[in-house]
Amino acid sequence: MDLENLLNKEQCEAAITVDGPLLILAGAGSGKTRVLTYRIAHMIEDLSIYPSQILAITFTNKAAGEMKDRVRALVGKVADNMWISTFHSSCVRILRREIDKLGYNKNFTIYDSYDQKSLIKQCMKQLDINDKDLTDSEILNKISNAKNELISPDKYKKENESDYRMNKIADVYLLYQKKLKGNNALDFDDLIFKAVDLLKNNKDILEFYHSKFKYIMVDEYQDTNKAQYELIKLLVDERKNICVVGDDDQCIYAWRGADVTNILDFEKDYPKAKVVKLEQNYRSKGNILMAANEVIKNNSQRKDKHLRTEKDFGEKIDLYRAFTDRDEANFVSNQIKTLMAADKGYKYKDFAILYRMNSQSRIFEESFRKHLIPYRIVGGLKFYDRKEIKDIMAYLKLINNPLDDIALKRIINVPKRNIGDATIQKIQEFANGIDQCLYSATLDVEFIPTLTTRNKSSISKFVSLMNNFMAKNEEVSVSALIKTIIEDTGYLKQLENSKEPEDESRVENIKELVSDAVEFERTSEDKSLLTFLEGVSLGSSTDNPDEDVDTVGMMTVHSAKGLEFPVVFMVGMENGIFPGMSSLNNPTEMEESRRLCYVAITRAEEKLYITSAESRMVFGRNVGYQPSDFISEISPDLKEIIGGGKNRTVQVLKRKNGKRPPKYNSHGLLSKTAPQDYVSATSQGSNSPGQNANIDVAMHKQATVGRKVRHSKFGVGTIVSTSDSGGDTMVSIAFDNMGIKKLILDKAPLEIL
DNA sequence: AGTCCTATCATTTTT
DNA sequence: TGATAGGACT
Repeated sequence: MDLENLLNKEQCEAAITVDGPLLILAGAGSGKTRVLTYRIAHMIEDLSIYPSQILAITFTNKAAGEMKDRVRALVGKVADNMWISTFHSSCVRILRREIDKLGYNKNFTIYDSYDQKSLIKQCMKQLDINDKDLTDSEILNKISNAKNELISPDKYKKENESDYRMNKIADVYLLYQKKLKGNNALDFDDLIFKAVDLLKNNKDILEFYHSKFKYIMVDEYQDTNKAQYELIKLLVDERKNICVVGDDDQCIYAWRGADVTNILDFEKDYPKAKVVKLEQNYRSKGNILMAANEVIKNNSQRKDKHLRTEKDFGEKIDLYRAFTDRDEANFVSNQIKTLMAADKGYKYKDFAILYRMNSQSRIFEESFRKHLIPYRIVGGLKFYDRKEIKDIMAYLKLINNPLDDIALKRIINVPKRNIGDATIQKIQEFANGIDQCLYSATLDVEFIPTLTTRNKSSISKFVSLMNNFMAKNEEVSVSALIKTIIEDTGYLKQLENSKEPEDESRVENIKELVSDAVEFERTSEDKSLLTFLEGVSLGSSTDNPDEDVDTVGMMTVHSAKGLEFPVVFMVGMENGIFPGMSSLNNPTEMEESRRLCYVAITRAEEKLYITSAESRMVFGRNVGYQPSDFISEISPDLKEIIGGGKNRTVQVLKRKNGKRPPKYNSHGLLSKTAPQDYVSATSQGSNSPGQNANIDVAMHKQATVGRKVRHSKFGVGTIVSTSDSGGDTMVSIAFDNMGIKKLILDKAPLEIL
């Protein structure tokens, strides 16, 4: 294999380094998947390493699938003997073989976040926790964090004994874990946690995997959490043939437990590690790449890197400051229409709208529909998260694993069977008494004394239905089983008879589910219900809309990671949105936000737009945010203000505390005589004619939530709310150093920044 | 048991 | 603004 000609120098270096620990620092667009696939092909073809000895781990199914396809294209079918899979699938694969050693049954169910939430709620109810300041989602988060840190319930309890609140959370964690086991279920975090547990405490199993996997590769290593880190560390044996690939600048999941220090400290963990930096970018034009470099430079915690490109500078980055969010959306629509008409060969799928929050898509959807621009939303609510799909899936889960109380509770009264909460409660109590799952209890329904005859007959009907399904599962395919369920339960009929307009699409979705199952049966080797459920839970069933359709892509920056587009619009670039409110006073979050911004910029190949709006609707309130600080980190000669209304002039930033953004010339080098930077452009800008006419009016107009202000005594702060009190406008301001103060707008010595 | 109404509260989400 | 969860009512 002629790697020297197929890869650049650094890439080649990375691909041929097969023995010993290797860290590949792969900047955005530096062709890391190419390196990884050639590295594998080289191992198999040139070094005669058995594919079955190679383990390659990714985070997403998409990445795994892509890598598998590309390796297969190079080496052929032998690639199928390799493990190329996600962390979660790999762990499931290990656990399905051995989990009985941990006291679970091998057909365990995998709980998604909805299932987790219901289970948490159950636990809270049982423990009588209804404090207002202890929400289910907070507890769920804390438990998830604990698992990601490999902290067991017992350990968590011990560590938090002194803290009243935390102690309660620990109690929930204990009970939650007990219930999971009772339901023979694992949540996502458990998949990793339990695999680590298994390998750590069973020498023979660990040795088996040591002798199996001689070469291990991990993609997106910067996003690994403690548990994943530990898993890899366990799997790596004394040969230390571990290759990790990642980019610390693209770590955008720290809030979910990803720990950048895993990649930053790789050389400490594996002292003889070789480090290869891939800094040649093959994706973006020069201006875009320099802008990305300039932004990310402001982060302190990172490995020094500097992406370079051989492409020309390309066009400048266009900045647009809209009046309103609607205006912003229309600007984007018009820009797309103009570019499409310009005969540059653009297709709709060459454009992407990148935003911070899913809720921002709405206004673009409206505008696009009005302008007849076809679009697709990437991410957002997923097919398998739809209510009707989850209902049917719950039937399947219960059939596969009758211990799953969460599944049973979901569908025992769906469609309506006159089994209400009170009845379920009675069954639950009975089940608790005999230490059995709910389904067992329903089998003994005659012996539950608290139930009425009416109740009993409803439950009996449900039980015979379920028993029938379970028997059927032994004989027929998954798709046939689903058909039986929707027929026999009357689920389909109920939807078809419904007058609700959304039920029509629900019928469609259920049909889609059936064809998904048919597709599964056609393509999967193992056609069991268990495998089907696993595929759905782990999201390997191709849920995401085909990227090939010619539509404009709309997505959050997070879901854009790994993708690239000729033209990118970064929208809603305002302080308060991107970076978000909570990032503004938190340096760590600010850095993550900046990495996110870096990811967004580096998605663009040829043209980048950055837009913001003077005022927009956020949670039903009108707010006015300043343009994002990240925009000002890009030096002026890389960007250009376009359009933006007649009265708007550019206001030069006069910040007293806080450092000015560094300036670079067009070659990315520090410039000694940098021109003045644009930071905010506002229609009430101080350069507008007649601005002195009425300062009070200007003040009131500008004193909106999110504005930065300076108080003569309290210093700089941000307006967090406004209200009326006896004719005076009251503003609550969160001062950087003084906390939140409530002030009368007209009386307080305030200056809008 | 089921429906309808109001109070609450908001990032990001690879699995 | 909008989804959604819990309470009051039928």
